[in-house]
Amino acid sequence: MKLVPRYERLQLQVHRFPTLDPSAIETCIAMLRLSNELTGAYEAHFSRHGLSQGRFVVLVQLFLAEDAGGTLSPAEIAELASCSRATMTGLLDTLEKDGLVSRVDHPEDRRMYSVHLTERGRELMQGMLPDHYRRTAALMAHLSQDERETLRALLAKVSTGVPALRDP
Amino acid sequence: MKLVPRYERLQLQVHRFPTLDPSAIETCIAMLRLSNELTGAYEAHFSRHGLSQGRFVVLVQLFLAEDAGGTLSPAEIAELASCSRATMTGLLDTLEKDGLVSRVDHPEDRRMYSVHLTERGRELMQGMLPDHYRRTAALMAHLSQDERETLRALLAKVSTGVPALRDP
DNA sequence: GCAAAATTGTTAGGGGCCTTACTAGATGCC
DNA sequence: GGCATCTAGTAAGGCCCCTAACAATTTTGC
Repeated sequence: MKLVPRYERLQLQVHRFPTLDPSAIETCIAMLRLSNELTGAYEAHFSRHGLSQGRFVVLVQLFLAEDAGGTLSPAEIAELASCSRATMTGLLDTLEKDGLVSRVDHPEDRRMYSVHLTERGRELMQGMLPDHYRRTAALMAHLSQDERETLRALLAKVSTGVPALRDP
Repeated sequence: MKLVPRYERLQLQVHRFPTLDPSAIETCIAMLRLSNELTGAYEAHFSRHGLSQGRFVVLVQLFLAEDAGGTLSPAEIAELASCSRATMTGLLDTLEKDGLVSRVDHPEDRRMYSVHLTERGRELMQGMLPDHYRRTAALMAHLSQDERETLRALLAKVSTGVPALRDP
């Protein structure tokens, strides 16, 4: 979603459309724009390791689950990654083909299996996570702890307006 | 990009990865999550009018240009919409097929043409924009003018960190 | 003038993610 | 036990956007 209109010209329409709230649009566009920049930057970073956003989230969730001594089913990963089970099948297919994860049959329920990091997948995560975390820290380096909290609070406030944007 | 990891489990890794900055990640995830909500809500809204984000941006830019008494080439729309010229070709193909825009040959330069709203396209915009603007106003209704300004300032501050996220 | 360079829009092919519809297996209700 | 129902994962197809290579045309530089 890179398609965000420029703001300048909107001023032309203020008199024609009484429902137009310039500061609302300006703020909304600022969020969408930043989110595009962010997504693009993360994508560039991930692609240097042969990953996409989706592939990374799968691997990092497996890495975290492993740390916690557990294992995950496709449906659980899909839930953790906020995507559909069908999308997860596709992600796991290519991750397995690339030798980063393996599918292990469930001993009792033959519909299910669990997903495991391979040694290669584990090494990829261990190798890239320090850099990944460092980059995210750098992204926020210009904001104090107070500013980060304020930002989160304001984002949460915007979030309460989303139903009004979506609903009727 | 709906794939954003849950935050809780990250706490497990703080001791293993010295570069991990929990409040940076938490704030970043909050932004990406909200942006997903926002994008999804806008998509739902647009699809009720037979549009997507991209299709809408094209039409609204043409509508604005018309208001300003001008006309746009595909390359100019692509620039305004922040997408590639190739993507614009595809968007214009389907918009033309749906009778919402028309292509008009450039009188002097035979490589180029300009894009115009059809009557039907213009009516679609006039019909949906009041609702569209009203929804965006509703999204931000819970934030005061001061809060909106603060939010934009903080987003701008985050934006200065993006190169550090992307670069080397 | 005229070949080289630059520019416009298009085509071809691919990646990522989605939704819908399906298959195989487990579970529950009589 | 047997049939309806639910669930897990998959397959197929679509949308949106990208890059790279291309044809047609204009501009530039000798």
